[in-house]
Order: sequence, then structure tokens, then C-alpha cells
Amino acid sequence: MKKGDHLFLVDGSGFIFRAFHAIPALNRKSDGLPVNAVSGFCNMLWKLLTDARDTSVGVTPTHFAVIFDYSSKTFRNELYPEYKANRSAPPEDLIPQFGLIRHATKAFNLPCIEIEGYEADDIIATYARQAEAIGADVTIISSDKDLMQLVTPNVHMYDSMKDKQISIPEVIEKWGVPPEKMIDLQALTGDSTDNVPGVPGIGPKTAAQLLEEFGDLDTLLARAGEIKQQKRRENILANAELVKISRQLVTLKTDTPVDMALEDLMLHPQDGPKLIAFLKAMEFTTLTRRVAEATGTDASAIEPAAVPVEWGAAAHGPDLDKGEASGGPAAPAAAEPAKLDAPKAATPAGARESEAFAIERAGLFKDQPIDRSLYETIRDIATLDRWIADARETGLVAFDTETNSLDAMQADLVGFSLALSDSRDTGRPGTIRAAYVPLGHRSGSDDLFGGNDLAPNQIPMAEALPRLRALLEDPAVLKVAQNLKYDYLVMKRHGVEVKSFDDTMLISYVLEGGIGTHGMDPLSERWLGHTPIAFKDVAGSGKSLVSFDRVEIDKATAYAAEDADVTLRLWFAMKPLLAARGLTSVYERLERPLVPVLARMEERGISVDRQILSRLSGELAQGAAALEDEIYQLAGERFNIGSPKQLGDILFGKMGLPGGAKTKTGQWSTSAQVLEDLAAAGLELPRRIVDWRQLTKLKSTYTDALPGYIHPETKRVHTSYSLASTTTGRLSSSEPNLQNIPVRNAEGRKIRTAFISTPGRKLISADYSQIELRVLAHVADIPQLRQAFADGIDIHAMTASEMFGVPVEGMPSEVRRRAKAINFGIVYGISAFGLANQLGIERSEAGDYIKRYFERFPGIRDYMEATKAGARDKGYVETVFGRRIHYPDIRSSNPSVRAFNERAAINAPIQGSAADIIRRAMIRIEPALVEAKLNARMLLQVHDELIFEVEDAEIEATLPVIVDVMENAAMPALSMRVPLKVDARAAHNWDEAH
DNA sequence: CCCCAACCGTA
DNA sequence: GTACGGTTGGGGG
Repeated sequence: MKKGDHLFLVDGSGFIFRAFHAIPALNRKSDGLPVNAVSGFCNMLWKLLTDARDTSVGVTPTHFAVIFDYSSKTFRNELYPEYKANRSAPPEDLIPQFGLIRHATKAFNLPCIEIEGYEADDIIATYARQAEAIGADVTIISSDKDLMQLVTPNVHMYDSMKDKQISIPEVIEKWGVPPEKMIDLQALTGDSTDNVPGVPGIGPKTAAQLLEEFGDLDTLLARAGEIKQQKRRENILANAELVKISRQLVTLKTDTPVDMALEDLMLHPQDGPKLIAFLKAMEFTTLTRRVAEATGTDASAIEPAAVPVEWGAAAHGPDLDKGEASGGPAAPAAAEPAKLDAPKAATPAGARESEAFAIERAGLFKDQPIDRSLYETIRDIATLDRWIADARETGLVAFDTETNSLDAMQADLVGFSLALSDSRDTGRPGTIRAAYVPLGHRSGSDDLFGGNDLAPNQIPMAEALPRLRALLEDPAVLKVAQNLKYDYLVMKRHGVEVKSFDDTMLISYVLEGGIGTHGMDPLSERWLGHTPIAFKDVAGSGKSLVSFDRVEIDKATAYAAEDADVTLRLWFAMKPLLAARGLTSVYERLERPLVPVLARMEERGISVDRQILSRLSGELAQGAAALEDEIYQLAGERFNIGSPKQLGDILFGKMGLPGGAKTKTGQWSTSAQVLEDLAAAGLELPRRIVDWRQLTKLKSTYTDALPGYIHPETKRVHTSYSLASTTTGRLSSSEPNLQNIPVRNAEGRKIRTAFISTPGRKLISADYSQIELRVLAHVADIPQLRQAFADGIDIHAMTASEMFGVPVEGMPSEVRRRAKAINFGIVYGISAFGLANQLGIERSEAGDYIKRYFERFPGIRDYMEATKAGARDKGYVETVFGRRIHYPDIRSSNPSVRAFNERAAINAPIQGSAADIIRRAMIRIEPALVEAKLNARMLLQVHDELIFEVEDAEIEATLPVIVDVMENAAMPALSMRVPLKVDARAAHNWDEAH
């Protein structure tokens, strides 16, 4: 540093408190995290860094530092134990912001300085004097009177909130004394907030007058007897010693042992991406935009940083991948298994506060009932532009598409709706406005003679789409949707890629997994007590169903705008609860990022060979027909074999076979199990029925149905994944379900040969080996299981060996089969009844097995008991990543209902943790492939398996990338006690790849 | 036309 | 014993 340089010193700690009280507390992140002080801080820093010359500071800094108090205990407490003793704890909403402001400082590439045992003011004083000595100028960003003693011709202060420079004249004007006498003045007056004693009856005015008269404090104390006013004289004489202590307390140290030299405070250029990542994480949309513009950074390409939030004493939910996104060191410490039997941790104060806030915000619109008559239909570009400008101004918009099909791969855009509220930026409950923009509605009926014309007064699609794209692709505007994956796909097919979004369905899924469903209508009922217009009341149903482009525009407006309105209200109600319950990481790491990943998988689809299916269908038809003839012969009459009722009547009524089980409704059961038992007794007919069922099942469900799902344009099959329809966190697949394609026997596996790669490519199938048992070994921490997985030995054989004392070498297959059934049973929340069923043995024998198993693996029993107890206690269980799965019926008085819930509660953390792991792998795999410059495309997920389509030339390079990402998917959030193992191979069809 | 039960394919 | 979705038959409206 040299003469002429200009050092800015920001009083960070002082700023936090001032900004916190100056900016409305409703200024929060969308998940409820209070960020008002952080917001003010960032805006102030940005202003000073870019614009200081245009403020009343009038100069641009060359050096810059932000200074913080380290802790409340400093050397002053040794001097005077009562110093700052009357400080109360900071407000709960402020606590998490202390850490965030330090993160902000670092994001701005600024030194963040704090020293144990010293106050920020001492550090500031030290640097100010050092710089001044060199001949540099100093501006202290603070308006705290405690710092005014530092002001000189070269050292100034700046009140950033009032944009006011504080120099010598300003100090004199305010306090009546020049800066160098501020110490004496403060010593005389004391400071009630810091608990610094002063002289009773002496305030700033009197103190200034006395100092004017006597020159300085020492002279005043020496000649106090000359003071004319009796009371004042007595008070000063009585408190002379205390005043000397006060003077020491208020005198700032200018020799604080600072680590960083002045040179180190030199201002560096902003790191645009780093800063933007932080600002996005804080959801400061306006500042993000400004920084992006100023640094020439493409903000849309930057992911929000993972900023750890500390609520104070108690942990605040699992902090997934702390440091991962910020590029810091990984934290591979093994997470403890859920200690469900431990005393419950006290709810963090911050969490309580946030929950209260969430409830308050949920009720924000209570006095603003949903009124469909207020919805607007936007029919001209000027109005649309105004709405989009408003959305960009508030940074928040609910969005919903209306299309002519429920299938996102076929749907054409018919219109879209928007809902806005200005609540976020004003900190007050705003008015919700919602509108529908019809684009492709048609007039009249779609008969053969016309009626296909566009209805009048609609904005042309070609003019609306670019405007919509500007909004949806703007990373500074948070788009809120319900089941966004659908809208994301529709818009992607229209050339628009949504960036920055929230999905109310996924928020609900994270908050209330296991409680109800997460569709918009049930959510509206539960959270808003409002019943939205039913789709069928707008578009009809069944035979009278019309596509949405035939719906009259006024009706469409009421329906569509309401959807956006409700979605926005749901978001306001639910989003804050994520943070309040410590579930933000689950949502942001396991749910939200999967939306574009799944959308791309669905869009890609998989190639299915029509010819193979057609040939198989013929073979199956022939086989079934032959069996039908034999069945009618054996039964002595023709009947509908596919009707379990008719079949039961024939078998157990007419033919008088020994009936096995009965169904819930009292009918004879004709399940495969019952028929197999009869077949085992040598009966022909049941055998034929079982075979016939298999063939007709394959035919109707697969070979006949799949061709109907081949997309007319892509010629591929595009399944749809549901992110929020299982309780455990698994995905589900439908239309068609590609997660239940046969594999277990040769006949069924033929179906898989129809799933093929395009020429020049192959399919890679990569599946986790025994992932659920590995998760079990991890969470229950079972030494033998951990050892077996570490050594890579056959887990079922090991179990059998432990239980029955049989050596693994030369083990009879039946022994291993039983152990395998027990291992599976454990994962499913074993019961003697179920195991007996599975193995075809007596309940008592199954019970003995279980008993023996628990003797050998007592940790498993402990885990199961602890899981049940925890579920009973809290109403939910958790996966290793903190996903909650609720079991509201686990306390049912009905023993079978209760037992069922207990088994499900035992299974859920295991199945759910495995599901979370593959979710993480799926989120990471695409960036990893891009990084490796590979073109593999992920197509399908089948719970523990991922299917890719890969160019022939890249297969060898791709396999290890996929395996690596999958095997390490739990890291670094969780370092498992057992390794994950993935098998992967490539082939031209799914059967051979698997 | 809608819904449920039974059955069966997958992990 | 856990978690799903699809097909069929069949009852009720």
C-alpha cells in the first residue's frame, strides 16, 4: 500500500444488526430462511465496489476488508467484567445470517477478518492507523459513534444507509467535540447498550461543554472541584475511577495483532461465477442480474452455491454435500445411522421460528379468497409484455401450460397461465393476479368441414413463444409449477428450456411423503381448503371429452388461471417449511435437479423393434390357443379362463378340487400359488391354467401393448416417470411401465430382446449389486455383513453359513435359497407368516429361522426395533440422506394395520436410501459424461439399474465413467461402511446387456 | 363410464 | 414380509 491508496474498512458486525432492523424480516429466501441483513449487506458491498465514486464517499477503493467481531468475550471483559453483560441474545432470525454474511464476503472476493479476543472496532482502528501512517486514505463503512474517535483528515466514515460521509465537521456537529475528544466524551457519558459506566447526569451535551471548558478528561478530573454545579461536581468526583476505566473500555486498540498485512487487503477483481453462485443461492434476483451484466457472466449457466446454514446450537437437518458445490474439501465423515432410540434432539430455536413464519405466510392470502372472476385473459402482446415485465420485476411467477394431450411427448401448447404476487419484494402480503394466455384455441367443432380455424383474438404462437422463452429461461425469475416435468417437456419440445424453478408437487413430496397424494387438487384441499375446477368440468370426460383447444376461452381462463393461482399459493404455504424442517437439502439435492434429467430421458425414449414383438405376439397367441383347447377338454366345458370367478367355480365348485386359500371377498383364490400347489399334486388342469396365464399376460401387457406406445414421429417408446408417487422415494414408470419388463424366465426375457439400440450404438445396462442389503449392512452396522461385502463374498451363502453352520464351499443350493429368502424378508420387515409362505414351510419353522437369524445378527433386530420405535414416536422414518417417510397409521389400534405399517417403516429407510443413491447417480451422470467428452445418453431407470445408449466407439470409455459415478453416488454426503458395487455391460439389446 | 378386485410383471 | 403399474373381469351407476 502506498500514499494515495484508499482503504475501505467495513464494520461487518455493526452492519448486520443495523441492516437486520432496517430491512423487513419478511425479506426471506423462498424456503423461509431469513436473509434481510444478508441482502442489505450484499447490495451495500456491490454499491461500494462498483459505484463508490458516485456516492458521497466520492472515491474508489484500492484496498478493502470486511471486519467482524469474533465472539462476545474480549480483553475488555478482563478490564471490566460487566462490559456488554446486558446484551441479550440476538434475534433468532438473525442467527443464521451471521454465517451467511461471512460467506457473502468471501463470495465478493474480499478479506473476511476477525480475531479472537478483539472487537471488530479494534481491528478497524489498527488498520486505519497503519494505513494512515503510510499516507493512504481510509473510509470506515459504519455510522457507529464508537469508531468516530478514529476520524482524522485522512480517515473518514461513511454511513451507507444514509449515503452520508462522516468527517471531522460531521463529528463536531453531532457530538460537539472533535474526533480526538470522542474517547473522553464517551468515558463521561458511558454507554448503556455496551454497559459502559459513565457519570450519572452527564450526557453528550454536558460532556461536550465540560470538555470545551477544561480541554480534556484528565484536566477535567484534576480540576473537577472547580465545577460550579454542585450535583455535577459531586458525581464526577465520586465516579472518577470508574470514568478512567470507561475511558479504557472505549479506547480502541491500534495495535491489534492482525494476521493480514495491508498489502493483503488489495482489492481483486470480482469472480463473477463465484459471486453469482452465492447470490443465486440467496435468491437475490436483481443483484444477480446486475452482477451478471457487470462481469459479463452468463448467470443462467451457474448453479446456486451450496451454502451451509447454521441455525445456532442444534444441527438443522442433514447438510448434504456440505462444501461439495463450493469446491471446498469433501467431508467424508461417516454419517451416523439414524439413532432412533436416542432422546430426541430439542427443536432448534431457528427451526421453531421458521415454522411459525411458514404458518404465518401460509395464511398470507386468507383474506384474499380465490376469485375466478378476477382472472384476466391476455389477448394482445402489449398486455403480455406487461405481465412478463412484472414477473421479472418481482422475480417470482407461477406458470402452467395448457395442451391438447396428457402425454407430454405428444402435447401441443394451447395456452399458458401466469400468477404473480409482489409479496416477496415488498415484505407485505401482496395481491395475487392470475391470467390465461390462449394461443391455440380453435373455433367450432372439429367435424370434417372446417372448424379447425384458430379462434379470434389470440396472440400468434410465433410472437408469444419468444416472449415466454425470455421469461422461462431467465435465471433471475423463479418459476413455480405443479408437476413441472410435464411443462418442462412440453416447453422443451417448443424450443424453450425452463431455468430456475420450484415444483410444488415435489415440495409436498418432501414435506409429506407418505401422507396423501401430491396432485394439485388434493394439495389445494389440504393447504388452502379450496376445491379447484375439475378438469372434466371444463373438457368433459369419456366420450364427451374434448381436447383443451376446443374449450371455450372464458372457461379455459377460469380453469387455467386458477391452476397458476393455486400453485403460487401452495408455494407460499409450503416452501418455507422445507427450511423449517431441515428438508431443504433433500428437496434441492434429490428432487428438484432430477426434473430436467428425467425430462431428457423421457424425451429420448428407447427404440423398440415392432417386428420382434409382432412375431412374439403370434407365438404367444398360438401357445395360448393350444392351451385353451386342452383346458376346455380337461374342464369339460368352455368358459372365460381369464375370469378368476368362473375359473374358481369350475375348479373348486364343479370339479370339487380341494380349495386352497380364499380372497378378501370370500371368493376362491386362483392365484398362481394355489394353482402351483394343485399342479404339484399331479393335476393337469391347474398346470395348463398357470401356463395360459403366463402367455396371455405376456401378450396383453407387453407384446400387444408396447407397439401402441411407439411415438409416431420419433419411432421410439417414451415412458413417463413419476417423481412423487411412491412413499419411499423410488420413481415409478407408466405409459408404458418400463420398470416391469419380464426378466425372470426365458419366455418373458424374449420381450427384452425387442428393446434395441439404433445402428452404430449399443445399450449399456449398469445395475447395483445387492444395494438394499448393502444399505442395511450400513445403517444397522452389522460386522459380518460389512465384512462379507468388503471381501466381495456371496452374501446369501455367508448368511446361510452363519445361521446353519454349513461351510460356504459345497453348500447345498436349498440351504442358500432359504438364507436368501430370509435376507429379502429382513429387508421387507420380516414376519414368520410371510417367510413361511415364501419358503413353503410351517410358520413355526419360519419363526425358528428368524429367531436364529436374530441370534447371529442381533444388530439387525436392534435396528428393526429402533426403527419401529422411532416411527411410532415421530410418525416418520428417514433415509440416510434425510428423506422423511411418514406412517400416520403406525399407531393404529388395529393390530394388522399396525403390523403392516411397522413392516413398511422398516423397509422404507432401506428401499428409500437405495432410491436416493441412484437419484444422486442420475443427477451426476450427465455432467460426468460431458466432462469425459462422451455422448452416452441415459434412457431408463429400473430402481437399481440405469440403461444408456452409447456409440459403439465410446463403449469402452463410457463403462468406467458410469460405474464410477454410480459406485460413488453416496459420497461425499455419506461415506458408507460398505462399498457399492455396480455391474455394467453393453449389447445390442436389453436382454443381452442385462 | 367408473371403480374395484384379482392377478402378475418388475426391483 | 416391501415398493410399484397394467390388464382383465365384473359390479354398479
